[in-house]
Amino acid sequence: MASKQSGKKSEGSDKVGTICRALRRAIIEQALEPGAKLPEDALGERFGVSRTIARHALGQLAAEGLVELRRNRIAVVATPSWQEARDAFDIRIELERLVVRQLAGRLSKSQIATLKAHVDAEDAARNGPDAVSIRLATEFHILLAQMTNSPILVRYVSEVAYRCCLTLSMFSRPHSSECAINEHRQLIAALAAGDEAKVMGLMHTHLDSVANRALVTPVPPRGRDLLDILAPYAADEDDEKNAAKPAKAVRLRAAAAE
Amino acid sequence: MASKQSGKKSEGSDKVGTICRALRRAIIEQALEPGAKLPEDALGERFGVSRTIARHALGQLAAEGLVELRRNRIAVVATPSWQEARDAFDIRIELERLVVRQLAGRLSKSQIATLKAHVDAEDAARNGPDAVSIRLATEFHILLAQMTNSPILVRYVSEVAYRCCLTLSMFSRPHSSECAINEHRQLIAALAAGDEAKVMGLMHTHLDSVANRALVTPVPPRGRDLLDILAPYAADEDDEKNAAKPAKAVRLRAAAAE
DNA sequence: CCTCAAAAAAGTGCATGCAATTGAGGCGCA
DNA sequence: TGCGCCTCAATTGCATGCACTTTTTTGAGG
Repeated sequence: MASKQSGKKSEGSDKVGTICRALRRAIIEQALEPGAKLPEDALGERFGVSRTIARHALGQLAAEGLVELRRNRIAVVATPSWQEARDAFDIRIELERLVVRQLAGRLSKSQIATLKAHVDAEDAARNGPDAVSIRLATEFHILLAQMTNSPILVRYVSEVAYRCCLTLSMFSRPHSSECAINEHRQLIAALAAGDEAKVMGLMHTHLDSVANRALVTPVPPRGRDLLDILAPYAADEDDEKNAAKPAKAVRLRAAAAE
Repeated sequence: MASKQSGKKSEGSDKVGTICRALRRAIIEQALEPGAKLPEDALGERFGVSRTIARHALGQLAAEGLVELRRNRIAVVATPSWQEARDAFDIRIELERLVVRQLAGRLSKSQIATLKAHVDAEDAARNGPDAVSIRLATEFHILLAQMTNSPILVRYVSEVAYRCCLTLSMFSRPHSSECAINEHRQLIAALAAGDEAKVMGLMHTHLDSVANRALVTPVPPRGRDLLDILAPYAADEDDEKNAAKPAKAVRLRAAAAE
């Protein structure tokens, strides 16, 4: 143990944040499914930290609603009910309407370019794995929130967007997000035009249709091994890089149905 | 060392939650002001736990935005900027409009009675300490959120309401919430009448005016000793008792506990 | 009396150890 | 076969210890 590979003493570590980011990503890419167990030991080992840190990270994720903590029991990825999923989308709609209301007609050229580039990336990833499409679509919304320059709004939108992502794992099937890409483009156009009412309506429609497409019927769990699942996430790549081909080397490992 | 006298082995402890609740309350009652230092040691000592637990609690509160965590530095009560405060209120307005939209015309008789009782309690506390009035006013809104039976909505409304409370500490002076009590009564009436549009408008106006009254100009800090401040909160009274007499109304049981 | 550096104190960051709880298998018994 | 009880491995709950960082205090020199 204690394999401190960094060598440096004062690394700007934030180990807890690293683990949180990794797990969040694993969850929104559906590598970790709702109900998946998250033992402190395994997490600590995977990320090279002690249980104390893993535990703290789980606490944070629980505060965000991505993880369920049961006393004296192994933590699991949250398993929202259908109703909770619907509630999350309702909240998300209001929050994101607020975002675009603040943004309409106030975006700089470079911001609009950034948004367009992101949607192009979504487009490019359309034929790749679903996991990436889903993540990119979510990140588009977070990107919008960030442009409001309101840290609070960013936090709430991110959080609720992640939760909505999670519900996709539970209730959605194959996933068909092509249309969503077009809606994103329309959104950008309306934002650039500064049509506040229209952009709010578009966002409402967009999210509502995503919710309606998403919340259909439960999906059976796959059941894989935690350590394998987490392998590609342990590196803490904050940007893309391996993002375009994130999950593939993962063996299916016939974990007994839980 | 090992002064664990607990005697009972399986106390349903949730020590972290206890500390969080106590600190939240101390913050919203303005006993702990923005910028107040929260050393892990002192917290642990005050609540009879180790630093590990105190630290974890601080992490949770930081996730809620009530506490600021700086690496290698003592944690402090959050000090939102004026703009952040305004943003928080904007978000709160949207969330609470969502609450009353769901509630309009759907409240049972007993729920309405509960709400009325709470407002009566607010009225009774009008001449008491400001701290209590503020807390009760905030709890009224949380009570409403709880009646939606949407855990997610409850969480977000609570969180943002606490944050708004915090901004009162920073930017508000003496506090004049009498009018707010009337607005609460109007809200109840409109909810009972089931007038969705009216109740949403009322909530908007109410919160907006609270925000405008609150966000005026900074207030100088008082500066007292942490241990003294926390003394009355260490007991973890989740409901009334030592709080002036906050109301027997706060007794709401959300739906199924699972 | 002020300035600044070095030492001491205070405080956080994190791993580790031990007690307590839970869940799973194994065994007896009907 | 099926059911309840018991034991034990797995795992969490939490305190403590040590290393490192920041803040405060001290004290010598100007």
